[in-house]
Amino acid sequence: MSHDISHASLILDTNTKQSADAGPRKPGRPKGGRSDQTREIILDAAERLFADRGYDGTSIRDVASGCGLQIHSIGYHFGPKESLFDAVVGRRAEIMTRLRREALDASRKKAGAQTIPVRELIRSYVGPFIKSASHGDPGWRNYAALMGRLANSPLGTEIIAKYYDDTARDYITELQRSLAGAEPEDVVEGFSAMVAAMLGICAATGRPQRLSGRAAPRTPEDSSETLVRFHTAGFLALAALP
Amino acid sequence: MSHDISHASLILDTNTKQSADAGPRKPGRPKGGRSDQTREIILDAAERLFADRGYDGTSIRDVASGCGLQIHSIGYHFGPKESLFDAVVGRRAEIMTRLRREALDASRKKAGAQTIPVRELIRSYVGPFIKSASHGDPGWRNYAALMGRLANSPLGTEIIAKYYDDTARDYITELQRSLAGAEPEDVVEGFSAMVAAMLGICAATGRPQRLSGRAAPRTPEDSSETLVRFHTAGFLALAALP
DNA sequence: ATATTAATTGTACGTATGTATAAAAAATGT
DNA sequence: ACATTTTTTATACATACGTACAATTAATAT
Repeated sequence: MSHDISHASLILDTNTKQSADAGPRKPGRPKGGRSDQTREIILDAAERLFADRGYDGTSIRDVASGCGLQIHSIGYHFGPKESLFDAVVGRRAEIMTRLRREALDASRKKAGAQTIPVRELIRSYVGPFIKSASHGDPGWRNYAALMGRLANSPLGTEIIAKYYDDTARDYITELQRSLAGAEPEDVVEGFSAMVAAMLGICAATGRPQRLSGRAAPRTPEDSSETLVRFHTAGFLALAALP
Repeated sequence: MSHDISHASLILDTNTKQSADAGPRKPGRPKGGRSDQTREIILDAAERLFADRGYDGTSIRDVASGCGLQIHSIGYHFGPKESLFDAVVGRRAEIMTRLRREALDASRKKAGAQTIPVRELIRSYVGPFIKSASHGDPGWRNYAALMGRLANSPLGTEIIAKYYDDTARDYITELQRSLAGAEPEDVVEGFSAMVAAMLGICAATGRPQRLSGRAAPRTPEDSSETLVRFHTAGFLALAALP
């Protein structure tokens, strides 16, 4: 129940969050405009718990005790549970979307009148996600696991549509352009397969490790190039005549 | 809450399950050794609900009212909630595993001293699942959706390991044999990607339809050949020298 | 100084949950 | 015919849930 809140105590001082060395927090308005930081800490705890236990498996009480706050503080900052969930997903979704759009724009500029190489499209979609999920920050790791968990659930599909479908459609359009010989619907199929694989890797369930009998797990980063190679070939096969 | 129980009333008569035309059921031992059929009906309802709402989102009361039984009947037949869940997953897992092992054995026999074609291995692993998920029976459809939902969750990983890892390892071994040039770990990666895509298709979230702007959803069966082509090329690319 | 606002604690409420116990009734065995 | 077993209904319990309300304290504004 009470996981590490060390990063919280590193950022905030006595009267804002429960730190290891200070006593229990007292009520009252904390120094400075700390509301934003408190919100971030709540989101971090919720993100971790939603990833570990799922939406229905996580209670608001879990979130509160997970970041050393009282129950009502969560509702005070985020309203009902679904809004908190939306905020968790949306926070990093906007960052991820920005990274992808920047990469896509750069590729478009570089390609000019030509089509963008398929491998480059795959890399620029999958790369930012896998890099974020494997580069230190436990927040991003939890987020990636959460997205994997959400992928095939109704609630997840709904919120993924809200935050990710627009950019996905842009990538699909570009893939269809680069794969002129392929059926457009097959390209969508391939894109879905690619996303599913990406999420499966970042969910870090340990299954690949178990299936291969390896001692240590492969990091998502190690898997990245294999994934790109695998899916590039898959897409190109869709364009080739059957 | 109260979904269709039509298939239940078709199979059983008055005093066994609540049918549309009969009054509320009375306590007492029903005619014939109906326990097995009651168990099946409970599993069907639980399967549908677990698929729709997830493990934590489904209560035992939901399952009971979903098949017209009292709460305690569920516990009577299956014990605690986790055991019910295990029974739901295990029931069709054993069927699926048998289908795959038969297909693999046939391929081995046919190949003799040769290696089995990659395409054939993919078809024989993915085919039975996709066929079951798209061939009429709503039970199998719910099951497939449930497996997709489970894929990246801790509880799901655990139970999938229990019922599916052994056969998965056999397929991976065979794939590694057929892809002599590939890194064994890359083959595991490709296998994981393939399974993720298979589950994503059968979860039927509607996302591919939304991303392509199609009016009607593609059935899993339609997607099957595309999936096989896509992943066959992916695997072969892992064997080719970089 | 004083009033106002922001952010928190503490408590409470109605409902839902998993599980257990008791009772009842129909089928089966002798 | 009667006792036993099986399967169900009915009820109960302790706990956990999401949300709401009231009280409290600190920072800010006037």
